[in-house]
Amino acid sequence: MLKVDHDMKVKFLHGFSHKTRIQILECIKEEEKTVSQIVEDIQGNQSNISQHLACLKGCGIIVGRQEGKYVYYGLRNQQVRELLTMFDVVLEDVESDVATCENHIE
Amino acid sequence: MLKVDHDMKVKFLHGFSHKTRIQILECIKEEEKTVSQIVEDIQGNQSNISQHLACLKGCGIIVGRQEGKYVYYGLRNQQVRELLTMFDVVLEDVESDVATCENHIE
DNA sequence: CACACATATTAGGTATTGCTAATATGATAG
DNA sequence: CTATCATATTAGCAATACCTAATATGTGTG
Repeated sequence: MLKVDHDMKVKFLHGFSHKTRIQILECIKEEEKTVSQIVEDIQGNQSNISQHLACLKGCGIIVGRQEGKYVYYGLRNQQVRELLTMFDVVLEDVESDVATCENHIE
Repeated sequence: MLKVDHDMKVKFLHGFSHKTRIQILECIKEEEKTVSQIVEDIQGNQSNISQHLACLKGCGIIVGRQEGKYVYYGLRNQQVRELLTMFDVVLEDVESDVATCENHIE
């Protein structure tokens, strides 16, 4: 069994738990993009996207790299890319069932 | 590219985004358990755990099965188990960096 | 059927998260 | 060094998620 800090795990996974963040990840899955490209691609507002990017970065999911006046964001590494792919694979299977159920925790 | 419903994906991933839910998943990763076993294992309160179980079930991550007066919860399938394992693998790598960063979205 | 035990649900308050709008920082070009 | 463009940060409000305590449902047993 691997030793992974529990709080860190929670923090990491928290990164995947919001619609906008998933959109961002899908959007930069194949190639890094600048903030403004992302904003345009997913039709978001700059401040909001910037906050979510900070969140994703803080969670260790993406990395940013400044180039001139642009900042390029991309997935942290190949493993994260594989994880995103795996989400889709697992979901293929789960899909039919989840559709029918409405409850979040409340 | 796989076709996965976006909202469903968000919903599914939401399941992994809370400390207690991660604990539950770790707790039932290898073998299914009853609610009361889970409550005891992670030192939670019955109502709260029950709500998180409903959430995980609604997200398609776990399944429940009634047996007599007990309900056994276990991971939905082997793929979900692999996903959990993969979290740990990816985290091994990310770990050093995330530790230093504090920001959630706020 | 009444009781005990396991689990689920509800209600309501509290805390967290996320949004928008405004402003600040930081980089390049002229 | 000023103006402009890209991005980040902040503040305050709105929405959502979460927790606890109470109650309900459901299942087996005497």
